Amino acid sequence: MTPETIKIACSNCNLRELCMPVGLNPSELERIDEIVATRRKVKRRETLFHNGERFTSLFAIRTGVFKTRVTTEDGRDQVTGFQMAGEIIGLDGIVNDRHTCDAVALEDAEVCVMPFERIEELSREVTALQRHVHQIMSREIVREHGVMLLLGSMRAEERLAAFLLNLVQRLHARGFSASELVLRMTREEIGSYLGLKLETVSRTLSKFVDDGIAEVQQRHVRIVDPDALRRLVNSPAC
Amino acid sequence: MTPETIKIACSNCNLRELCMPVGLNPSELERIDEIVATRRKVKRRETLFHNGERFTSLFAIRTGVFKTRVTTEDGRDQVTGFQMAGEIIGLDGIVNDRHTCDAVALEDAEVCVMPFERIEELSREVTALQRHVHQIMSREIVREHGVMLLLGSMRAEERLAAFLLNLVQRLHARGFSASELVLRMTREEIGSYLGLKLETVSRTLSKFVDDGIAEVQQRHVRIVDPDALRRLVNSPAC
DNA sequence: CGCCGCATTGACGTTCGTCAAGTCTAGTGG
DNA sequence: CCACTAGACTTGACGAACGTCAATGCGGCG
Repeated sequence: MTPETIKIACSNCNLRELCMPVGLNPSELERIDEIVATRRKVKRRETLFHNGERFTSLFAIRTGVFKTRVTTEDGRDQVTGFQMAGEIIGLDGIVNDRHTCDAVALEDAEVCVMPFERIEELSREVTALQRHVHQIMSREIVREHGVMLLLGSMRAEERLAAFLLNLVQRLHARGFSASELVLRMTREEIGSYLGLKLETVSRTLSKFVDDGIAEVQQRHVRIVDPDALRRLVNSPAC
Repeated sequence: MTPETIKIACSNCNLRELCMPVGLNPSELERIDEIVATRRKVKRRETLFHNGERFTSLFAIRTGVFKTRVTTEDGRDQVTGFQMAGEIIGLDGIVNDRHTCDAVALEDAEVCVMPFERIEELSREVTALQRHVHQIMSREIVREHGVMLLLGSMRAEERLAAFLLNLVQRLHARGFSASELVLRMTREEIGSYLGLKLETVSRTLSKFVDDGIAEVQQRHVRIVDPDALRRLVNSPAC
């Protein structure tokens, strides 16, 4: 509730190439540092922002994993994504000046707070930043197209295979193993994201184990046969 | 194949308030006119752009309805949206300089071609335009969140109810009837968008007719009891 | 040590997909 | 002008995939 705030610079942040544009000259780099107003720590299960809250800033994740979810009046909710280090959240708030989803930390996390007014100001002057902002938003749109494809036309096995491949690929890009991962989310949260019930997620994971595709111990997953997963994702639904 | 091109101005376009920012001063308005390079006509079933094509421009729809769709290697495809007058398409292309989906005209259509470089240039100078571009992209992200909720947690009836309400609301905002509409897409296209098979779409429409919620004659739909549709969308899935 | 949340597994039910037959409509050509 | 055709739509019977409900297991934390 009382966010710890520390003033720090992007220019020597090791996540810079993940969340900031590359190829800036020194004077531009200096200006970029102005973007991050503060940092903020978020504890497991706490929300970074929630539906209806006034939008002021985008957030760059430094550590930890978040989920975003939308909710209907009658209490159903849908996980719309899982975000990790270097990724930007809060884009949903721009259009109406209010957030339209919740962002919940799945483990203790820390984010950089980037006031959107400052981003807009600076991106009028630094074209690389302007381009970068556009790309981040476009990337999110393309990602969601992929999720729509998954939800609209894949069966449970394919959905879970795509999910695991995507997760492990993003972790690998951050220096983690290309075959092992620790799920930061529950079966229910995975199910919500994939449009499945938690029992179906559990059963499908068990099937992967039976088929020798993966090893699963609670939240620890080892992908034994990544090609089999890839084949699942790309094969006609038969 | 040979796009007709005509040079025309936004400043006196009757769709301006739909696709351009409001509250510009005269000199800004004049500059905005520079954005639209040309117009382009697209015949029914022809594509405005397609997956893999180099991205250069966004398109503002003047007349006609489009669908956008993504495709997998094995030939499955998913309709990701239906777009109509005043809406902007092509945002998916920004991130990788290539389009990642196809845009197909469902009826003869005309669009304004807006070279993205020009948009970026101008939005560095006209802050209302910068803000507008951000809002358009954010709005698309929020829309897709809604589709994910629909695909991930609604049953067939709810999906179709939400779809019809959304369509009629957008048409109403454009001066058409609030209760009658002509579907420009086939049952199969609706099904693809909603993650259903065409038979299910057809059956569910028939059920709406039986229940006195709507009248359906091929592509002509009259919503008799919009509240019943709203109740369907917002009711717990029981 | 015991509790609680999370996960697994089984039995059964529902919804939607599949397959197939048949209808309607608009467009085409004689 | 009308017969013909192709594509879109409807409807039924059946089956598969996934959801629901319930019992049980497991592990981490106080």
